[in-house]
Amino acid sequence: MIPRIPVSVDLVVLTVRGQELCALVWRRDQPPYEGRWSLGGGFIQLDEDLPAAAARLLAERCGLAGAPVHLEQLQTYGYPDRDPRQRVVSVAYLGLAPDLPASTEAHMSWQPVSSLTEMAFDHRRIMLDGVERARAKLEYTSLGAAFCPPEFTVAELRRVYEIVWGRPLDPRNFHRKVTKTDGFLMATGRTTTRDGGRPAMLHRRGPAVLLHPPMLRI
Amino acid sequence: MIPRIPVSVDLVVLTVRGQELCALVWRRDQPPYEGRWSLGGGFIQLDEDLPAAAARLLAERCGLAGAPVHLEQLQTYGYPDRDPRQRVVSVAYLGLAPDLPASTEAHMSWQPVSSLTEMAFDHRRIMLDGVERARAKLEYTSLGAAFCPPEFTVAELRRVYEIVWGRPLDPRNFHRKVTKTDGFLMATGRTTTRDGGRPAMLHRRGPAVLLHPPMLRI
DNA sequence: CCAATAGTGTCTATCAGACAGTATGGC
DNA sequence: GCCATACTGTCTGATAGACACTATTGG
Repeated sequence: MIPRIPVSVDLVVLTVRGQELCALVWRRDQPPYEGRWSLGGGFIQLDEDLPAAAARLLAERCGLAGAPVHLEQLQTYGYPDRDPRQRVVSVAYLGLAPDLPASTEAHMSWQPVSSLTEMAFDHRRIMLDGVERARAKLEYTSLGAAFCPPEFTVAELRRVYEIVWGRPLDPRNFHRKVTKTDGFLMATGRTTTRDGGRPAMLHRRGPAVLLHPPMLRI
Repeated sequence: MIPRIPVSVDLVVLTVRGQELCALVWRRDQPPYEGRWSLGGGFIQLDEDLPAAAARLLAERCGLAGAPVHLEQLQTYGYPDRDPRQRVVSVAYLGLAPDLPASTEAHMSWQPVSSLTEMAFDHRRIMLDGVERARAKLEYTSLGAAFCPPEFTVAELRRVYEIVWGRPLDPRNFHRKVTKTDGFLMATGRTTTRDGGRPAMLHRRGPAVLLHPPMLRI
């Protein structure tokens, strides 16, 4: 007899807000783990693909319908007692989002990753796996721009890297790397003074996905 | 109502045999896809962790009990009609094995990856994802040694890289890279002449897992 | 001695890291 | 003019790629 198991999708949605890497989390109002933060998620439907379920839950549960969120599968978690009520296999998805307007949902909020030391279920482990994936992907892809608004400056992109990696980067070397990597950035021709000082050139994400050679954290 | 779905584990077990990268596959003897090659796998039990299921199926279905196979989770595949009989969510695991003695199972064999153009279900896609993961991991980890016997020479390790990446590598530069990367190789002090010519030093896998900086394919 | 393979050394181009100076806006 | 930030250029050390020679076995 083939065991049938509820399959859920859990979402690790990250963004850079202020000077912190933040995750989108829910405050649980029921046992188990009442009062703790949890990841957004839900069960997949019988006729639903996994990426479709992730996109649906991002819209329904996280209120991010239509938002420009990069979504990719993270990992699947399935040890038997991870949910005390019943066995659940969870396919975690990682979402990288620009700094979106705060949600209206009362139980939902962006919390700094560093403050999420106690979470429901194994969600802290899942979240940390997502953070590590994001940190690694910034090394060899142009995915850092997923944390930026549609048009952004090189300095804004650099601050994303600095916050995700937790260490300062040399502005000159960073500028050289991202502007000389073909297809990373597309100049719009416009400038902005929103950060003060000399106007900075605005860029969009270029077509490049992979960085050769990579930009290493250390 | 929460849908319950059968969850399976599919195994992409790779090895380097002769001059080819090979995968461990089964010839299906029943519809659907009768006569086609498929990956080994099976359904997870209700009280079983995912890595435990992968290890059990590697032993039961692939006859590799106790074999020194590196196992890691690959990805989860779940679109609704991937199995025409019923919906199944499959957690794929990637296994990297040294060149083991051929199995006694009639329906099971090592087949060159390049020859597996038609497979059952979406197994070709899963296998190709595993191959790409293996190729990428050789760049920034010391995992190439998982394809080698417990004691191996630098030239044997280089041939693994050449076959997995499908391109020749400069023996001198490769030798410099792997011997100067701290913790990649541990000299045993013994030598072998199994490849002919001057005796080659035998090494074991060292404690290093990550390569900094990585060894790039191009 | 010869064949076959192992191991080592050098040169060079490229790139990352460290670092200082100029440019351009708002006030 | 002053301040804040953007942008550019140089030097240097590390590393990968290209390449030729010596070393050690079996036959």
